This record gives sequence, C-alpha cells and structure tokens, in this order.
Amino acid sequence: MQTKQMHHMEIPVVCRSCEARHGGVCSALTPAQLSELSKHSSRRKVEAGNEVIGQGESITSYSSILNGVVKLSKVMADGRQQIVGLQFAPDFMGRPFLGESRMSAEAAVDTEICVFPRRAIERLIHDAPDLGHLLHNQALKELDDARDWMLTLGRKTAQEKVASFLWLIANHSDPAEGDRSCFELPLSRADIADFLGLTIETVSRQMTKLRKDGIIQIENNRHITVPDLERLAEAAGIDQ
Amino acid sequence: MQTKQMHHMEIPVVCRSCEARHGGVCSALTPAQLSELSKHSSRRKVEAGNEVIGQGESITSYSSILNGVVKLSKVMADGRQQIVGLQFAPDFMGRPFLGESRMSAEAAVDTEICVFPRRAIERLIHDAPDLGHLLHNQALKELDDARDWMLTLGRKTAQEKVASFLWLIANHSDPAEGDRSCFELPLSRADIADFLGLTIETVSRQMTKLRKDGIIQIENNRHITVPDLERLAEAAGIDQ
DNA sequence: CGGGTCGTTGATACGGATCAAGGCGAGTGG
DNA sequence: CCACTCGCCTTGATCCGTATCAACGACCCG
Repeated sequence: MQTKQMHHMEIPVVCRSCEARHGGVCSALTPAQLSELSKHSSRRKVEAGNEVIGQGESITSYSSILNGVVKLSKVMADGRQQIVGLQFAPDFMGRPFLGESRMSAEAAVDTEICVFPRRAIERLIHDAPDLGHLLHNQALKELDDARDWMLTLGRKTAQEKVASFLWLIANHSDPAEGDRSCFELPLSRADIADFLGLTIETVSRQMTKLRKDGIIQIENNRHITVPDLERLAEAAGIDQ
Repeated sequence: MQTKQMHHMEIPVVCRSCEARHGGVCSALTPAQLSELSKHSSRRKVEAGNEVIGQGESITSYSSILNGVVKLSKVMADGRQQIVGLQFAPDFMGRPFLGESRMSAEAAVDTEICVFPRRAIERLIHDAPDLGHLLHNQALKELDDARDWMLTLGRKTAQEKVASFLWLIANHSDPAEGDRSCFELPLSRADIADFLGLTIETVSRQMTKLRKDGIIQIENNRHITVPDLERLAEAAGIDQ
C-alpha cells in the first residue's frame, strides 16, 4: 500500500523527460501537485507563424514553452505592429489575474508548449507559494527586459538597435556547442523590424553594415556568427 | 489584558492617516504586521529633482509613494537617457530579489515616501501571502504599462507620442474636482522628451500643434485642459 | 519554367534632430 | 523700481537618419 502511495507521489511519466522540468513552472510543484496538474494539461505543437492567443481574446489557459520561441506583439488599429517581448523555454506564458489578453502570442519558429487550464494554475498559485514566487520573479525579469528594451527603442540608433537584437539572441540561444558566438535567428527580417521599431529595409541595411564592418558573419540569412562578442556589445551601445 | 492585547493589534498611529493605507503595500498586512513594520519604517520628503536611488546602487530599502510622482530612468554611458516608467501613489518602489538597482528613481515633483528596510519587506513577502500577491500584481501591471509604452516608443509618431503622454497623465492624475480633463503635468519638457524618446524641441512643437488644433489648452506650461478626451485618445492613436 | 516569399540594394522623401535665437517669468541685487 | 541673470520653453532654419518607393536577386515549390 505504501509503495502504491509512494507511486502516486512520483513524477508523472509524461513529465519525466520534459524539457521544462527544471527552471519551468513545474519545478515549483510537489510531485503530488505536478501529478494533479499533468492530468489536465496537454502538450501541443505550434508551427512557426501560428497564434497561441490573439490580442483581445479571453484567456482560458496558460502554458509553458518546452522548446522554440514565441513572440508577443501588439498591433494598432491601422496595422502598425510592435513586438514587445520574446519568450524562450522554459518561460511561462499568459497573464495571470486578467480576463483577456492585451497582445497576441505567436510562434516565431516551430514551438512546443504545455497547456494548462486556467483554473488549475490559479488554484495552484494560491496553494503553492513557490509557484507564486516563481511567477512573480519571472514577471520581474520580464519587466526588467521590457525596460531595457524601452531604452533601445527610444534612444538607440538603427545600428545600435540591430546590434542589440543580435546581442539579445546570442545571450538567449542555448550554447549548443558551448559557443555563444554562433546562432540561428528565430525571427525574419520583418519580425526583427517589428521588434526594433524599424522597417525591413533599414534592418537589412544595418545587418549588411555590421557584416562589412566585420562584426558579424551571415550565412543563409538566418545563421549568424559573431567573432568578437565584445565588439558586438560595443556596437549595441551596451556599457560594461 | 485583552484590551491591551487588542490595542497591540490596532493600526499604528503613524499609519492611521496615511495616504497609502488603501491600495498600497500596507493594505495587505495584518494590524500586527503593520505595527511591526511601522517600527522600522520612516516617512521621508523628497524634493523635485532629488534621487531616491541611483542606477547601479545597491538596494538597501524599499518604499511606497505617499504622494507625488517618481520617474524611473536609465542612462547610457554617453548620457542618452530614457524614462522607463512613472510611479504614483500608492505604488511600491523597488526591485525585490535583486541586489542592485538597474535604473535610477528620481522625484519628478515634491514627493513623500515611506521607507522600509529591505530585510523587513523580504521577510514579510514570505510571511504574508497577500503582500506577495499584491506585489506580483503590481509587477504585472507595470509590465503591461511598459509594453504599451514600447508600442508608443517604437511605432508612434511624435504627435501621437505627445498625445499618448497627455492621455497617460490625464488618467493618472487624481480627478481633483472629479474632472479628468484638467490637470498639472508632473514632468518638464525635458523629462517628457526623455519619456517619449524625442527632443525638447519636438515635444514643444507638438504641444503647440495640439493646442492650435484645439485638442488641448495650455496655461503656465504645466497646466493642461482637455476639452474632449475622446479627441485626445484619437490623436494618441489609441483604439477604443 | 513561372510564381511566390524573403531579403538586398538604390533613389528619393520626409519627420524629427540639431543648431541657433529669442521670449517669458522668477529671483537677485543695485 | 529697474537691470540683470538664469532656467525653462518656444520658434525658426537647416541637416541627417530612417522611411518610403521601386527594382532586383536568391531560393523554394509547383
């Protein structure tokens, strides 16, 4: 009996090999809570370009990113668009304590997420202080990032903006071969423009300029190599 | 004895007439917690232009705003500056769970704050779930605001930016005579420029244009009247 | 081969920055 | 009381960085 009981308290099978077990929402739960949550949650693939939730839609579920990249964006009535954040694994997605989404979330590349029903998460926030604390901390980090980006949007030149973007991606792409200096861009030129408050053409020109200045190398439009991260930071106007 | 005990559980004298009792941090505490916290906290006046904390300084205390306005700003190595947020009463100020401040906080107008030692707050966050929840919620609201502002910084014209700023102030100044349409600007033209990612001259020109278009009236540079808030929202590119 | 998407490059336009001058109110000292 | 200065704001002239418009190249897929 006791072994049976113990069994109930172990990590659910579906969660054992989950990429988000460490650092993600689920790392803040007890085995029992995780087991309960896993019963109501489901894994979902989202292809690049597909929406997870749209601006103004009501929030019926939350999720966490298992792998991939999701872009958060706002659009104005006349179509002008601004990407206001990028989310990577194992980020939690969704706005707790709010009825409807104030922005859209769209997969930037093929992405997998784990979807939780709204009720389950909101109950857990109250029952599991660690979860509340983890989400609070993530919100604070996102706030820091958003404010850093405000400086980029408001005061940096096009050149510095593009370099800042590359710097951000360099620091968020998991160092596959332990190498920060070589990575794949998760965004198209159009997305980068929407993230930086620029046009496609300006982004393209600045990328070319960074390449000609020897600060980056470009292969296949998406694959970037940075010989000297220090020089990139300098070009981004980042003070160290 | 029991009355004595009860007495200990009442609202501390210094807090009774406090402007931040409702809605602020202290509203999430029990009388006992409030009593304990009040022993270590102190009221402080900060004159317009004075710093509460500087970028890069270590965080030794938190505070809440009793009245006034505080601007949060970031500066680059070469002096370029961006205001990344405004805080009003009864907002909580400070970045929990972080050793040093990533921006400076400076009183925009004469301001009064209540200062709490760092330790006391961090202990309370763990002991009082309501406080954690309140701070989490404020962080989420600030994140929403920051992201709204990213759209303003990245995609709006100078005209729309200035109108957006006036709209923000109109919606945050307490309706003294129950009138949203008449208010005092808490920021100088230079501050407004730093908030909008513009220059002083451009801010001034756009203010003049809004005045000539009849969307606002200006008295003494700081006092603004908005005959029709709807028209202001339109000029700000805000979709309703 | 044709059509589509995505990115680059060039020519030109324009919005906001920059540079420069001056106005206005408050405080100061004669 | 006036002259003076100082901070803050406005206005004008000009410049420059990025947007806009347009053409074209690279690649993919049918």
